[in-house]
Amino acid sequence: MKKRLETLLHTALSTLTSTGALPGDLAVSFQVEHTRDAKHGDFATNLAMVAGKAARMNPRQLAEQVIAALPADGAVTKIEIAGPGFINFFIDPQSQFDVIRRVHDLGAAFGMSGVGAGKTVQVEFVSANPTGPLHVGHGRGAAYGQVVAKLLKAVGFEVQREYYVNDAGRQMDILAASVWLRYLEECGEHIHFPYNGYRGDYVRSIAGDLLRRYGQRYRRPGAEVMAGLPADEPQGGDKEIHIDAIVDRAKLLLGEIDYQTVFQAGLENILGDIREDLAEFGVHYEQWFSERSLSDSGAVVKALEKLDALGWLYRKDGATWFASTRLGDEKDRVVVRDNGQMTYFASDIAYHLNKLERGFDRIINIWGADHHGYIPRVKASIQALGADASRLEVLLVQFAVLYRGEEKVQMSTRSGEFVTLRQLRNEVGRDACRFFYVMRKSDQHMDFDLQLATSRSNENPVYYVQYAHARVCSVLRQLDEKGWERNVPFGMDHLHRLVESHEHTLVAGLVRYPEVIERAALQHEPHLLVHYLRELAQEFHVYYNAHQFLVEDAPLRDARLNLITAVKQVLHNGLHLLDVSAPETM
RNA sequence: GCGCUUGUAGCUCAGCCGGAUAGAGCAUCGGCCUUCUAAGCCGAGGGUCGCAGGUUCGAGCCCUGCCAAGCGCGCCA
Repeated sequence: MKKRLETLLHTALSTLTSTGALPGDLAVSFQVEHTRDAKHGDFATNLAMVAGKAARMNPRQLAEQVIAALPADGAVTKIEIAGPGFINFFIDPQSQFDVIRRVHDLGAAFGMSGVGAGKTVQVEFVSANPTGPLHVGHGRGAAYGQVVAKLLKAVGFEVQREYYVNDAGRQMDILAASVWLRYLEECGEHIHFPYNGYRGDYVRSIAGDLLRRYGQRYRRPGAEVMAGLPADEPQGGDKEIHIDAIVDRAKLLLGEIDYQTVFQAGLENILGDIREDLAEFGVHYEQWFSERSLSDSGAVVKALEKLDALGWLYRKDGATWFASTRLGDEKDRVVVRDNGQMTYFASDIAYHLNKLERGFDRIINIWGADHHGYIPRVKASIQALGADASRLEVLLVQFAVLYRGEEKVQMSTRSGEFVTLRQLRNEVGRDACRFFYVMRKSDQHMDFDLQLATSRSNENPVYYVQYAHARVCSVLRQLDEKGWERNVPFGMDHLHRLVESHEHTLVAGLVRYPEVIERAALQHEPHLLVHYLRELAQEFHVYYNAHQFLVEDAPLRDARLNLITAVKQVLHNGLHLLDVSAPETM
């Protein structure tokens, strides 16, 4: 209907320009929107006010001319000029009822569209370092990324979800060393566990597995391990220097092969846990992309060579730099350190080059908001490689500040004091978790109150929507118990019996659903869907309290049942996009 | 110090890329279950949209300054 009105208005505009009433070069972008207040009709447009300025005409006068030039449409019952020059359209409610048939016909497909058809998009999200279990911060990115991917799919994009596994680099070495030290402790060696090591219980558990599987094969004398190491932080030293020395010592004493075994044990164990955790959370990927595969295949070197050939690299202070300032970055960035090691950024350049070469029309990275300073250099690298940087879109997810009631929960991966995603899921349940995470705009700070999220009371908004769905199901069960037959086509023939304002409101709500999906998808804003579902559920609850559905009058009864089953279907479709269940009973 | 983001009801947040009287949930107060599930509904109170200017028919939204908060400013990842 919205699009129909837009077309009508465009026709009116071109009529007016062809008759010379309006200047021909008039370029206006007007909007047709749903009104907030029923007094203003069903739809309103700001056309006359927008065009009035350009045409140097009084908006209300222009509005009159537009209305006069407007082609007739049976569904429009009344047109009014209001306020400073709004044109308000009143729509015949009966003409909207077709949506009930469409919902029944399309079922789960209602709300999908083809705006993204033929385009491919990759969504990379979570991509947490496999150095420990996912915590509640990762959960928000996981829920957000999953829903963004599903929304894009719903509007026709071909979507590929990807997790970038940082299975190389210093942090992974520190994990390997931490596992080994815990293993040595299990063996009975006396060692000093580094301040900067990974202290979580999961590290001990991996060490225990290692011991059970391989016995004492990797045992080395504790004294030998600790001999001559630079002091750790609590002893007045530097924790970073200390931990690096431990890593070197581990590599030395274990040798390449054994070190790799310990390293792999840590990586596989944690990555396996992450995969399982995400799967249980309803988050799935088409691809797990290994960072190490990039360096192993020489892709990183190749990417740097390409940049060099294009004149973007230079050498200074023994390091190799990328001249990103020439493309808007704050400062140039090192890609190869003076010790010959590639930086993380070098891998990232190769990774994004790889993504571009895979041919996606659009690439979406979902990052924690603390990485926002990283965007200019990645975009610069894409541009430097001759690609269009606008193909990459970086969506930021603000880390949730965790509270337990009034008290702020401090988190640190290394200290092991963090609330894991798994703990949260177990406490709150998957539905509430997923709903809660995407309820708020993702790039906004969010206070995540664990007490609230874990409450099974009506404070938890997910129940409100689910309850509306369950209520429809319950009505259908009551129908059976009364031994009444339901005739869907018969009900469709009597939709004109739906004359209550509650019914018209609900129908208008159904009409909006596809628009909401499209907007939520294209703007990557799942919270719009959440808000919509709450509104639709509310309109249903209001209707439920105001009118009886299971009435003696069969035509009216079947018409109402068709309406509420359409509502049920839309609630189901929306919840499904959020990966929240739509229960039949509660 | 510089950059990015944010500031809306007691709390948590929306506000459809400049529109009509700024909304919702929770919390508070008062009503509604012999009738399809009360995890629901109806009603009430609650606001200087951080502050001050500016742009125009019109600003919570755009511009400038100030105040406050978060994040980022490594040859870390």
